[in-house]
Order: sequence, then C-alpha cells, then structure tokens
Amino acid sequence: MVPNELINVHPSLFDRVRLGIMAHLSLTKKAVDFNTLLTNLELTRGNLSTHMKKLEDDGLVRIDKTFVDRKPRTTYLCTGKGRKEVQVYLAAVEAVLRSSL
Amino acid sequence: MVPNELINVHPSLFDRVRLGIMAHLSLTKKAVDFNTLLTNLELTRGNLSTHMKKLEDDGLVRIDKTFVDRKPRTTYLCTGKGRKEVQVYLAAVEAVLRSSL
DNA sequence: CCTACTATGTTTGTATCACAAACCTGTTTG
DNA sequence: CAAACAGGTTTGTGATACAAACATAGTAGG
Repeated sequence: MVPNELINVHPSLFDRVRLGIMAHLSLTKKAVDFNTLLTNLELTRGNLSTHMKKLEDDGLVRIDKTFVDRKPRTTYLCTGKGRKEVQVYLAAVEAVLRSSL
Repeated sequence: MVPNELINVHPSLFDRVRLGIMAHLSLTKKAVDFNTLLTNLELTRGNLSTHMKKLEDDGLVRIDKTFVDRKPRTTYLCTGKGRKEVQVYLAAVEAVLRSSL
C-alpha cells in the first residue's frame, strides 16, 4: 500500500509554471515584479498574468499595484499560506517518492 | 536568479494522479494490475485507463495483457525510462524548493 | 499635435486534457 | 436465455494553459 499524501497538495501547485513561480517567490523572500518573473520564467505576459491571478485567487500570493515613474508596476509576494502549501507539496512528494528509488 | 530544473521534468509527471501511479509502480518494483491501482488510487476505471494509456505512450510504463481464469487481466510495469523520469522529477523539485524554506 | 513606438499588463479565443458516463466484450449465475 | 458481473475502452464535456489580440498610458520623432 502506497501512501498518498499527494491528495493534500494544493492543486494549483501541480503545474510546472506555477510551481516555478512559487519557488521563485518563496526563495527571494520579498516582493518580485512582473517583469522579473517574466524574464526568469520565460513566459508570455498573458500567460504569466493569468497564472498570477489564479495564485492570488487561491490566496498563495498577494498582488500589489503601484505607479513608478508614472508607469504601472505590479509586484507579487508569497503569502504565509503560499509558503505553507509549498512545504506541504515538497513533503508530500518526498514522502511518496523517496522510498521508491 | 532561481534555477529552473523544472523545465527538464517530464510533463506527464505534473499530474497528481499520474505521479501517484508512478510512485506506486516504482515502489512495488513489480507488475501491478488494473484493479489494484484502481482501489489504491480511488479512481474511476475510465480515468485510470486513459492515464495508463498516456503513460504507456510516453514510455514510462509497460502494459501487459493476458487472460487469467478466462478473464482479461491487464498489468503495468514501470520502465527504466519511467524510473529515471521519477528521479529527475524528485531531484528537480528538491533543487528548486529545498532552498526556499 | 499626430503618428509611431515602448512599457505594462489584461482579456479573449483556441487547443489540450482530466474526468466520469456510457459503452463494449466476454463470463458467470439465476 | 436473460440478467448481472468483470475488466476495461471510447466518448462527451467542462476546466484550463497558452498565445494572440487588446487596452491604457507614456515617450520620441517630424
């Protein structure tokens, strides 16, 4: 009988891009702006925008919008819940796979 | 700059169910039949069937079909490639997330 | 100023895909 | 022989990842 902690993992993290985003945000423990994510993750703007919206809806990320030099600037911050869910993800994956090697 | 080993991860493993299947198959290092997976993973038959077909198409799993007591029996076996991809997955996830806690 | 170009995102249309329902093929049972 | 069962597969649908088109504001050229 294989354990299945995977059931407890937040569904949004089962996506390569969003996992990458969350990894980025929880690693650099401060706000990261749109374009930084854009270049680091090599996405289109539309794609990044919708992923961030989803992560916000799920409460994993907080979005801040300001103007800098009269231009819009959007930054993202990992929430406490986001950090926790990332931990759950890692723990689940390790629990399920570590033994299988 | 956050590393992104996630790019190297096989896309099929970015699914909760398929990851669970692969974990199961690579843990019990022998063939597992349809109904065992069915009860362990709590899926519908249709859903399991299509996931297994996808995993076979991707070369991560081998499917064997025989008759036992005049009834069809389908068993699944993790391929070498499958095992390797699971390792890649785990390594990538750990590399990206371990540092972020 | 009027047109073009840049910056910063958002909305929309499409193609993929996970899922369960319906179906299929053969076997057992009443 | 009709109905129920076993073991899967095919199909229809709803969700969603993605890029293209759009939106909005700012800057530069002529």
